[in-house]
Amino acid sequence: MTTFADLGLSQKVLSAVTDAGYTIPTPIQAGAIPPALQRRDILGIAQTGTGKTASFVLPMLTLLEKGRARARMPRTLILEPTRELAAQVAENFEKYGRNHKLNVALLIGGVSFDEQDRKLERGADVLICTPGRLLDHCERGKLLMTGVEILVIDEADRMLDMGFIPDIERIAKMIPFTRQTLFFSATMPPEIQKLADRFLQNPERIEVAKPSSTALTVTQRLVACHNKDYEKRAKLRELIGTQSELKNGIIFCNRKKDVADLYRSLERHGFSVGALHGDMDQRSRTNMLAGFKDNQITLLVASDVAARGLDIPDVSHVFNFDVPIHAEDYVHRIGRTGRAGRSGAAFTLVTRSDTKFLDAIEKLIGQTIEWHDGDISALPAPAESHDESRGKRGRDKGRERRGGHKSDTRSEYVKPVEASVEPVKAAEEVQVMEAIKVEPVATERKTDKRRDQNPRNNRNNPYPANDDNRDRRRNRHHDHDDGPTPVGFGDDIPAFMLIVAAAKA
DNA sequence: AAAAAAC
Repeated sequence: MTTFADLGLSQKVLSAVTDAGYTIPTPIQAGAIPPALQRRDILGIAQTGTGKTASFVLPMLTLLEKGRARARMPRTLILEPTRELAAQVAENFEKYGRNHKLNVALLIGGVSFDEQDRKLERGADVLICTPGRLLDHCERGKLLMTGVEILVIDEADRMLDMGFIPDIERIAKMIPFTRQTLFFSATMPPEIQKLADRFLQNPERIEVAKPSSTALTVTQRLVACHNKDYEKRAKLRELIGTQSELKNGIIFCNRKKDVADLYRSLERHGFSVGALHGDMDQRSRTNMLAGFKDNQITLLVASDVAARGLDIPDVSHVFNFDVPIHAEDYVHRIGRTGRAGRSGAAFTLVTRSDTKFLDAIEKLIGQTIEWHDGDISALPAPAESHDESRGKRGRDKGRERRGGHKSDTRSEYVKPVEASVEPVKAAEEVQVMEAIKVEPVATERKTDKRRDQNPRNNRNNPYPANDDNRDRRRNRHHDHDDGPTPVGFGDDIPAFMLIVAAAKA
């Protein structure tokens, strides 16, 4: 059997790998590391969770042992689609590079340039970047790409989805043709193949798992639900309550606003919860993810920023609060659980209007997903005018045939209004929603005496930093509207508020 | 019907 010792890695790297507790490489590592060490180009087709990151980090560390970095001339460059993934790769360099004295610089947006500039000035052996911030540094003339020996393009298919390919091409043009290129993608659509053909020279191709396969260790279930947000939230809470095996879970929403709303709702209902989406300030993003990884937070409400690649080893549950619009996202989302051979559970709330997306998902994964407790036809017909379907018992005939077993979660819909506690909860939820509507960040800033009393406001603001853009615009038009300097945040003043405050000074 | 990424 192949071990890490057989792959040609240096002693320093091997000992770090051993210390981390690994002896047997994953297939992508066994396939990619030897040719990478021989300076071959690599085309790696692998999902995240296959050990892909180590398959380029380990050979890079070995190769970097020869030579030294010069100021502003990085020796290697890794491109990642999201800030979290970039940070995760940086952690891998720390972990496996503990016997090396390498300068690793993480160049991502949302944080200050100062420290990044300092690291570049010192000379970086490894540059780990999101494309926007890298180009920003280049334009500021802080960076010479002519010394880059190894270029890693990670998650290429996702870069394509996100429209990063032109940026990637600009960056690649600045790097000498003699470089070694390691190119990874979970899938190989024609555009990606074309890109790979242009970027790679005679690559070693390693394909490890069929794209769009879902781990067998993940139990997948569908949960029929009405389309109203408060009903979905009630259903989700109920579902969470029945999961005795739940250690922690990620709850995916399609929209950033819904991430913020659901986060607040769950928090109000006493859940240990965090939020993660791309319009939150970077500090909150980092804190929330760290809290979830440390088990300080049980539930993480997230947008698809967390769907791919995030390596959180022990997630027991994934909940799709919304059915993802793109079927591949389903595969990526539920791939956050059932990792490393562990078992996992994935529940997807499905409303009537989601059925076409659901069909696409089942087609993609090549299997039908079981309903958790009665399929979508078990729900009453949608109300024509107002949501009074609960009262319209005449419509409920179709459900009777499936009714009747224990602790039936559908009972809340079957029972007449007066026999169920659910409508009371629902009414309360409406108030929660109203509360959300009348409490946008901008309003809170002006009446921020209340902030002090609300511990939620002291850290980890899950509200879109977009709102600050709106604030800034608004402030431009109403110059008289110069509210007080933000108070009550302690050391955790969101970055955007500092910008507003600075603009005034 | 969305999200992600630079200021």
